[in-house]
Amino acid sequence: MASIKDVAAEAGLSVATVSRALNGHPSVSEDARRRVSAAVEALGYRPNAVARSLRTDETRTLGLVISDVMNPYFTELARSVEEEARALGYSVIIGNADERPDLQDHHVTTLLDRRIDGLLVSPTDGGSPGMLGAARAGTPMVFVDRWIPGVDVPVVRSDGRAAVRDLVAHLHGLGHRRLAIIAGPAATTTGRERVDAFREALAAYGLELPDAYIGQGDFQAGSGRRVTEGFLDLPVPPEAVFAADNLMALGALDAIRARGLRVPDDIALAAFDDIPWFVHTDPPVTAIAQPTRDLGRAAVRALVDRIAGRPGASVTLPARLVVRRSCGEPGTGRPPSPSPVRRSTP
Amino acid sequence: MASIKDVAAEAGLSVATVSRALNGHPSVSEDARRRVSAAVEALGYRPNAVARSLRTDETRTLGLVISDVMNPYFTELARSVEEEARALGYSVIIGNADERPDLQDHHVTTLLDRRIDGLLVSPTDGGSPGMLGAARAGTPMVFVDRWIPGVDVPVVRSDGRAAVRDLVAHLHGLGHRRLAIIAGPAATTTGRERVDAFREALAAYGLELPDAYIGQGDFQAGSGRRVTEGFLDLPVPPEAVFAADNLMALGALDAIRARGLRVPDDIALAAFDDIPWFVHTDPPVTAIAQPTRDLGRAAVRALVDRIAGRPGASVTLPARLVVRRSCGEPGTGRPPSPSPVRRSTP
DNA sequence: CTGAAAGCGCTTACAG
DNA sequence: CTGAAAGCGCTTACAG
Repeated sequence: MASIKDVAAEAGLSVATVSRALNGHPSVSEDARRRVSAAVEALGYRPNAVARSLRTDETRTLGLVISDVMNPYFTELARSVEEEARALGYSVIIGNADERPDLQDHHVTTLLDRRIDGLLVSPTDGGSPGMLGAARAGTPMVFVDRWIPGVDVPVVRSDGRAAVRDLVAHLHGLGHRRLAIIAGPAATTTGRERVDAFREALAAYGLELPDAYIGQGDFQAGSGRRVTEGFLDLPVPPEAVFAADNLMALGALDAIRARGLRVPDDIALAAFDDIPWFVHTDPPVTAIAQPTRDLGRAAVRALVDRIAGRPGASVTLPARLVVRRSCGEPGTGRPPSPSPVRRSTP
Repeated sequence: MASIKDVAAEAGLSVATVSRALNGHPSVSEDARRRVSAAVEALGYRPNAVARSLRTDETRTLGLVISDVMNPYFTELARSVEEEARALGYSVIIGNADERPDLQDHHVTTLLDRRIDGLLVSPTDGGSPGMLGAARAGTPMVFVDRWIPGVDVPVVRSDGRAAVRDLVAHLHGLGHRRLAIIAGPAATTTGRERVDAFREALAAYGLELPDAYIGQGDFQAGSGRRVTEGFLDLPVPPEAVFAADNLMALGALDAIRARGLRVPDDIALAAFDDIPWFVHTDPPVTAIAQPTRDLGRAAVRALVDRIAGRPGASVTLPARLVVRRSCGEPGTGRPPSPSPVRRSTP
């Protein structure tokens, strides 16, 4: 591949002048500029970003470590991050932690070794060594969606508290009293917050959230299935299940369907995170929608601020409830089917 | 950040010896090795991958340019690619072309500038200048899913021909005769092949595929919606619609629902690409499933072969039909008429 | 406006 | 087994 030296030779100029011409430096004659362009064209020259990075100590690359690419919420986040980054002249490298701290650390380390300019992360847990190390090492960093308490890094996330209250009001209005939650990992902020918000909202109606109605999931479909099976096996199963993310809702749907039960007749279902498919599931799923695009944008802006030495603002955006049919037909004041009794399993 | 020079100073050794120790070179004394480890530990040293790449002329990074990250098929492909690459000691940088040739070129160029070792691409069109340039420039490259005829690069893809035949047999068996397709862009191989396969399969039953029943989509949801509306506006609308990917099927579902029509009673629907949500849509969608994970793995292996100077094999894996309920109830021999019995099991 | 030179952090023949 | 030195492809003070 042609190097800047080849271009210099072809143009009959020094490497320094070619470099200046290439970078739009003002003090380059029109003539030199033209000769450089011609040489570049003739040789099909493309600057070597690796060499440039070594010299300038910046890669114009952002790292994004998310917990699960297969989760449409994170996919959309990643897309929005890439768009905003591109607009600002950055590339982004995505690392998929798959909800595993060890994999997360692997990606953080790899990214740091590649000298990315800044790191965007949605931590899988309360702080793996690699993560904490990165934060301490002073790499510009911002948390998106999830964060680690006590680590001094801007956080860009959405607050679902009000939406969860709306959801509980909705469920209560439909006559549901025994409400359960499929929680995310307690090691994550979102895992804890959604349970807390749910519990608080229930308390406002004098309702309890018994331990048996808190199922421990891991934000992935399989756990949603297992937890839901557990709920259905209870002597007194819940009337409504709130899945703390869309994948666990998918798992819940699997479990419910496998038992030959129907939503919302036999059991109501709601999910955190809204996705296009929820409009078309049987039945359409009531969900809490995050302003995902805005989150991605804000996160990149905060990170770029930090990279530039500016403070980098934390941002919290509200989530909102999207009512569909999976909790019962609105307006009836009661769950659709008169007797939400557990059916015998086929 | 500590550099190798700092480590050398700390260990009381030359930079050369430190480098050798770090890279597991055999001719390093046990003593030197220990001192290097201690110094690395003390300084929290991590090798600078940028510098190493400049020197060794390899980045241990693969580029993956896909047409749409938001498409679950490509997300799964990306995930599988990253897993296999990681197992082989490579990182991967994903570029999202969003079905836009210009964006695709942007990513190809950026990736090449970063001197990735090899490029995996699912071309958005028949060959944008950047793509063709990359292929000519001799960067190790392999096509996944889609390819460009005439470009001498290994192709890893799945063949849906047999599955499409099975689908048509299924539709025909259910009594459907007026079959339509929402096609992908004619500029893509998959866009063309799926139409061709569909037409051929119809021909085997003496059925035609009139132009009015070929809707031009772009593999994204919006186009599925528009095309389906067009179909429904026809004086004689089709009895069954085959969407050439899952996103266009989503759009079709949107359009059908917006008209207050029902699947499969009013119109049957099938899709290319199977995704977990298809089990839970209303009704569950009959789809053609690709061996996505295997495709990703095979693509990485072929690419790594090329990087190593080996030939790099093209691979074609069969897709298979997964029958669900969106084309009608099997066994009735007719599209499920007036009162389709609601099943509780998939 | 231009060029010679230093240097970014590594690796690797070459000598010893 | 170890070290001095060259060099990967750039950018950028420093001189002119």
